[in-house]
Amino acid sequence: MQDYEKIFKAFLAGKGLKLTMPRRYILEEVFRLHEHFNAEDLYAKVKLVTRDVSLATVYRTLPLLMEAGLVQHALRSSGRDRFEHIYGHPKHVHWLCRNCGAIQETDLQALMPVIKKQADAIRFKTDDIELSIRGICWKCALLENENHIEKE
Amino acid sequence: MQDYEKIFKAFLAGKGLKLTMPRRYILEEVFRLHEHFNAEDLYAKVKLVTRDVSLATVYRTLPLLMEAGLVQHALRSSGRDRFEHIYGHPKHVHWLCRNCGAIQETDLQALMPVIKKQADAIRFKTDDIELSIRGICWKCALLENENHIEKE
DNA sequence: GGAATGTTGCAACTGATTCTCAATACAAGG
DNA sequence: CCTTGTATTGAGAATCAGTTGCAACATTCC
Repeated sequence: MQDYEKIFKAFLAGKGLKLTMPRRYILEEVFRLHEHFNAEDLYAKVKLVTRDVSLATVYRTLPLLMEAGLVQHALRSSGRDRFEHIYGHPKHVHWLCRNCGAIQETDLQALMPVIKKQADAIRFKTDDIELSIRGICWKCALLENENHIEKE
Repeated sequence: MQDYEKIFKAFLAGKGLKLTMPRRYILEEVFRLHEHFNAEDLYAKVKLVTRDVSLATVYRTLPLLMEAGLVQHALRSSGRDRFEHIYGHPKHVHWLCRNCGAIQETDLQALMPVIKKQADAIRFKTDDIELSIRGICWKCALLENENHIEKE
């Protein structure tokens, strides 16, 4: 059994809940996906493997996975909540280009000491960190510049 | 005229749009509010001052204010987009307690050097930074502990 | 004045997420 | 292998934040 299964199972057990087949299918798929996904993406993927999972169950399982620390919110996009698995991954910063929509990631570790310090200062018990930065990626910046020059 | 009015007016003019009365009421209220707010909050506040603004107009004006750099997204809460005005304010970190919902803020400045360095590394032109941290505030942590002790 | 263009309130709509509910599964204790 | 209590599920209905179409206005520029 994968580590993340053990963790999820233990987490559920702690709340008197069980690791059922639908939950297991969802969990597996979450860790097979290596990009951000929304509930519908995840549902579609799971559907390829089995019919024994409904969209409602996906929506019900996602919060459990987050509470278990296996999944975190990623940047919301086009009106949909997005997620990503985090177990075994260092947390990261998301850079969202508001022109082309591309998302890049960088490491959050470098920021952790300062964040830790602030958390201590206000005595906050951190679960989940989400650092999202919106702006323009270099490709789009380049294009914008070209167009600008053309116009003049 | 306030600085932010000038900015908004200039921004609108640049797009062939005008600073109309409804937009002006909304703008004023945004800068009178010193907490996070969602569209409905803002609408309710504006309603206290005038009847000449509809909720639809609030929803239509908010994206303009963001594009003008006067307002930014804050942490989404209970299914609603939240905002805050930012003109003249240093950006900050949001600490959201997932038990009591309280939001605290700390200064983002301390983190800027590292963020700036990463931005340079991927040649990203930053507009908007949103650092949201979910967890448990010290008050709730205290309560949780007490309950735990009682149970045992 | 009158055309052209931007703006607004209202109400209808959209679409993601949540909820309801009746049917199932499953464990524990006979 | 019944019985009972509790957790779980799929399907579809309900909800509700946010968006949009539209007819009526407002402004500006001939």
